Formats: sequence, C-alpha cells, structure tokens
Amino acid sequence: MDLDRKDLAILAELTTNARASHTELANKVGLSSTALARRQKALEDDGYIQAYQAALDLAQFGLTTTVLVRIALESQSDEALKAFEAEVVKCPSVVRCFLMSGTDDYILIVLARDIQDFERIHRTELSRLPRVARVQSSFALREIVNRAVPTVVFGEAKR
Amino acid sequence: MDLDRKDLAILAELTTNARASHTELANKVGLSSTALARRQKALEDDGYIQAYQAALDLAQFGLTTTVLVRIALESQSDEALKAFEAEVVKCPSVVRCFLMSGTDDYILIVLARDIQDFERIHRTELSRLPRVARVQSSFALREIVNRAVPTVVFGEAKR
DNA sequence: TCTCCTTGGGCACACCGACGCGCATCTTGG
DNA sequence: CCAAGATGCGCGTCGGTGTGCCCAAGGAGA
Repeated sequence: MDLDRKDLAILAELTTNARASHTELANKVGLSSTALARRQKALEDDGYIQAYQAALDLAQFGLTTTVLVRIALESQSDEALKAFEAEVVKCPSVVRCFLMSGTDDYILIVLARDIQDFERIHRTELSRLPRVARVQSSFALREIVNRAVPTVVFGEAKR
Repeated sequence: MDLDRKDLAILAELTTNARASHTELANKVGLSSTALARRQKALEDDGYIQAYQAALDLAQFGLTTTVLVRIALESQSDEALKAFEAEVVKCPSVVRCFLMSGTDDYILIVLARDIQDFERIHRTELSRLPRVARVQSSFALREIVNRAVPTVVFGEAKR
C-alpha cells in the first residue's frame, strides 16, 4: 500500500461522486485527465476500489427503524454456527451480521419500518432461525454517525 | 412512494453498478434508453437515490478488525448527550454511532487494523470522550452479512 | 560528474459512445 | 371517446475516454 495524497484525494472524491468524469476529478485533485485516468485505473485494478454503487435513502422506503439484535445459540458447535449462518443470510431485513467474541454469539443489524413492523420481522424472520437460544433486541433512537469509510483512511499520506 | 418493478430493477442495478450507462441499464431493465433516463432522473430528483459513491475495500487499508463498543454515560441529561455526540463525530475510527434504548446509552462501530491498534484507538479516541461512565468492547470474529440495502426493498413492487 | 534508465506527468488528437431532444405511438383512466 | 402520461425511435451534438508522444525529475551506476 503506497498511496500518496493525490491517490487519497481521488478516493475521497470518488467516495462522494462516484460518477465524476476524469476531467472533473483531475481539476479537483490537481492533475491532468490522463494522469488521473491512469491512477484511477490502478486503484481499481489493485482492489482499493471495490465497486461503484448508488446509495439509496432508506427513509424514503419507510425504513426508519434500526434494531440491534443480540442472539445466543444453543451450542457453539461448528455445525450449529453453519446452520445459523446459512439461514441468516436469507433474512431480507438483516443488513449486517457479526459473529462476536464474548457472551453474545451473533449481533445483527435489522432495518424495519417501525416497531410493529419489527414485531413482524421478529416473528417471520428471526424466530425461524435455527439453534437460537436467546434473542435480545435494542432499538436505535437516533443515528449520530454513519460513514462508509472511516475518516482515518484519508489521512494516511505516505509520499 | 409509487415504484413499479422497473424502478426497483433500476435501483437494484445501480446499487451494484453505479456507473452503468443509460443504454446498459435500459437493456437490463427492459426499457429504451430514453425512458430509462427519465426514470433515473426522477429517482434522483425524488430523493430515492442519495448519491453515487465508490466502495473501498477497507481490508486493503489494513482495517480488518471490527469492534462493537457499548458506552454508558454518567448522566442522560440533554447536555451530557450533546457533549458526547459533539465529540464522537470527530473520532476518525468510528464509522457508526447509535443512541440506544435500554441499558447501554450508545453503541459504536469502530474499525481498527488489529487488536493492538484498537488499544491505541481506545486510548486516543474513546477514552477522551466526555461524560463516559463505562466502555465495553466486543470484537467481531467474522462478518456474515454486509448489505448496504436490505433485500426486502427490492421486493416491494406496487404496479 | 556525467549518463542512462525508469517513473510519472502533460499535451494533442481521434474515435466512440452517451446524452438529450423532438415526434409519433400506445396505453391507461375518466 | 378523449386526454394525459409513458414509451420507443431517430437524430445530432457534445463530451468523455484512450492512445501516442514528448518532457521533467529522480536514482543508479560507471
């Protein structure tokens, strides 16, 4: 990983405007469009940029309620973990799922329309997960930070 | 919100290929480029599409460790919440922060290079947050699901 | 110190494709 | 039966993108 300030500036800008043209980016970064195209392609080929994706406003779809769900399994056997994970990926309302150290086995982040909708999700998605011993839900009252990329990434200039 | 299947197909595709051209999208959705351009612009103007952003591979930056941090404050006064939140947004390693119901006041998601790096973050970022009574950290051993958009969104066709 | 070589940058050009417009057609609802 | 909204086709223009070439800077070696 040897990225200079200009590479980071390109990444920072593309994190905001993924559809920016070479010329547009070149002006912001301080390069010619040729040099910028080379660097951008290198960033893609080297895997720093995984994809370009549209960010949807989930509130527009009525998904205003975020729920953190802690799940403990009946057993921590490899077979139980595999069975649980095979099913949890199918849950349409689950956006993240971590296998955790400590007492809780899994932590899920679930998006719902409201509390009543979460009751439905709990009934139709979560309670059907296999090998579950305990489910504990906490509602997010407000979201203070939501970043795709930690700001620390853009401050690690090498050259 | 009155989106038909084609609108959802457009959104689903843009969630993967934000840089797809009108022609390219039109073929996948089953529309002409003209009709697609109109619908895409409408989706942007109506706020369904918030932005187009590049997704970075954080593992390439060495950020392979995800930590869930539970934080309880000394008091739940409005002033304490405001003071805490004003500082937590400045933490460069924090990617998400929720104000929670229940016993824990806040839950943060922190990205670190490794466990030693998290110790540094704990010392230089987290322990400097104001009004904190208790900090409890859990490490994510593995990530099973990581979606930007719940799949349920793309299944709600109206027309 | 001089020279060679490599790496990255900029300029100019040409090609290809995207984009937006106008108009005719079709469907949907009243 | 009519009106309004949506679609598709064709076209022209504009802009982006990629290539080739030359230049500047820095490092290595004789």
